[in-house]
Amino acid sequence: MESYEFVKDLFQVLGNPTRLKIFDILMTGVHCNCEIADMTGLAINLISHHLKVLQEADLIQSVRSEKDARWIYYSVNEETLRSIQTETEKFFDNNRIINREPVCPPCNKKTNQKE
Amino acid sequence: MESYEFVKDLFQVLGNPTRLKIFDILMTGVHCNCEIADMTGLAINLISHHLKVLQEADLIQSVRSEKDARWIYYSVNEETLRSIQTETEKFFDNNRIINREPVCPPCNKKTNQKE
DNA sequence: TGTATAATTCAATTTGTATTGAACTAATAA
DNA sequence: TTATTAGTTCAATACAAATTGAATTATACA
Repeated sequence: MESYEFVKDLFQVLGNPTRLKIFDILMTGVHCNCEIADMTGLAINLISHHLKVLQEADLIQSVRSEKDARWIYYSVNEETLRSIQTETEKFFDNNRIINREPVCPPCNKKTNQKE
Repeated sequence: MESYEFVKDLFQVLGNPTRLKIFDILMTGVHCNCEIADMTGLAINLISHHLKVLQEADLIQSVRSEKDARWIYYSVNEETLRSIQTETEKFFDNNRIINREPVCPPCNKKTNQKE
């Protein structure tokens, strides 16, 4: 099950509440650095740091504003969003759960002796 | 958006690769502590610790074996699994993304001056 | 009873990473 | 050409949580 690798990277990045909050804000549409600062009360350099981590994980993207190139607009990567949907669905699919009896190497000997 | 809270707790627990690996094993069916140890090569007490965290988050459950009550069987909580499916779907729903222009409090003044 | 096994709990240590503060870069505007 | 604003980068610190090892609990078996 290779969806484990995808989900592992995803959860590691979004497992941080601050980063998830920022991503949650971007899920509602394009925002700039200072908007996020205003909404969260976080230090601007801390936001920069987390945005970088999100961007390196391909979860978001950035463009400089046409109005004023000092401003940078951030938005979620919709292609990645589709992958998230399909991969998490695969990973948490309840059809993966099969009916079985635990057979651990050491315990197994004991069990067999019993029979 | 209250799915944020659900997803936050979920990702915080499964954001740890070791814990996610254990959960991934349980997604394939019931396993006992020593089976997980055999499959992962992790210390038995470390597995115990992570299983406890997973259980406290209602992600898994445990029962003592009827064959030998020293053995404890672990399995994923299928009710929680359904919640995970619906809440993550909500959270990552691309319909949440609305078309907007960033309007940060400080930048906004500048923008208005320009017009 | 006393010993072996399965698993947990506790305390100590290590490690990874979030956060903070200061310095730096890029673009605009007086 | 200097000052201002927006944002990033870097180094240092703080903190939370993972890991390790030793002690403890619970059950089984001889």
